[in-house]
Amino acid sequence: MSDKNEKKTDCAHEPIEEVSAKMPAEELLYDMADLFKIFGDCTRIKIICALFESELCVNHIAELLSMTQSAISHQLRVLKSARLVKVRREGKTVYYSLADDHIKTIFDQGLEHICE
Amino acid sequence: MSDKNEKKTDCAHEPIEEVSAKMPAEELLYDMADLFKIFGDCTRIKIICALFESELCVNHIAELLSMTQSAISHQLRVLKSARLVKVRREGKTVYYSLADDHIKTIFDQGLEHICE
DNA sequence: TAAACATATGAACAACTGTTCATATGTTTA
DNA sequence: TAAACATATGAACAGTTGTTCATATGTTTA
Repeated sequence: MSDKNEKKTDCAHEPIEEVSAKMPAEELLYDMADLFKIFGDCTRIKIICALFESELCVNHIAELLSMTQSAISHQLRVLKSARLVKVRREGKTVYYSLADDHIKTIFDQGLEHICE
Repeated sequence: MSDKNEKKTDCAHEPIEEVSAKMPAEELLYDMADLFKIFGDCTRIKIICALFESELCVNHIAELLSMTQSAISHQLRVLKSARLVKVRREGKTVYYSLADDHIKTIFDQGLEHICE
């Protein structure tokens, strides 16, 4: 018999064509990776974690994490461009807070996975 | 008055000492970042996503993602060392599958956040 | 045992990332 | 308006990361 869809290796699992058909769109998976990439840095995780408690201004986040104002500002920009934080200006100071509740859920899920 | 705990900037938010007290341990946050770092790569996300459907062998994952066997093997090692996948050998072929259900939950939360 | 097959791995390299430093922008106060 | 304060930003640099290439390890079959 000449099966054109024959696999190189003979594995006992579901045909890869079927798996392939069930995969989300390539672009969506890219966006997923990009989202998790944001959470994949300790400084940003700390910032997010701090913002769970309270809206904060840049200087205080820097003070809290014992880091440079510049470093924090750069990271806040990353978080902002990913729509994870929102900004509110009041005179000289700029207040940052979390954009929505999904962030907390994702954080908590990660936490649960770690603590097992 | 000489308030030793005075803040450099006078913001209207919760004192940073209180925020600081509520933060999880430094090490835990590092582990969190490390976990999300794994999800923060498109190749690994795709592998994880494929394994949602079925246990798979290395060659087929490579075929599915149109990538080198070597590249996939390297990434599987990363996933394995983070205990996200488990291994089962059967003769020549090695089958990979997801280690637990938390992975699916984290993935789905990310998906939800994206689709909004 | 030799050949074929399936996977793993080390070295190398390019691309990406996070911090620092210097400085710019924007706001308030004296 | 000048000075002080709060934040943002560009360039540079070191450290990290993902892929490739060549090759090694491990398993089965002829």
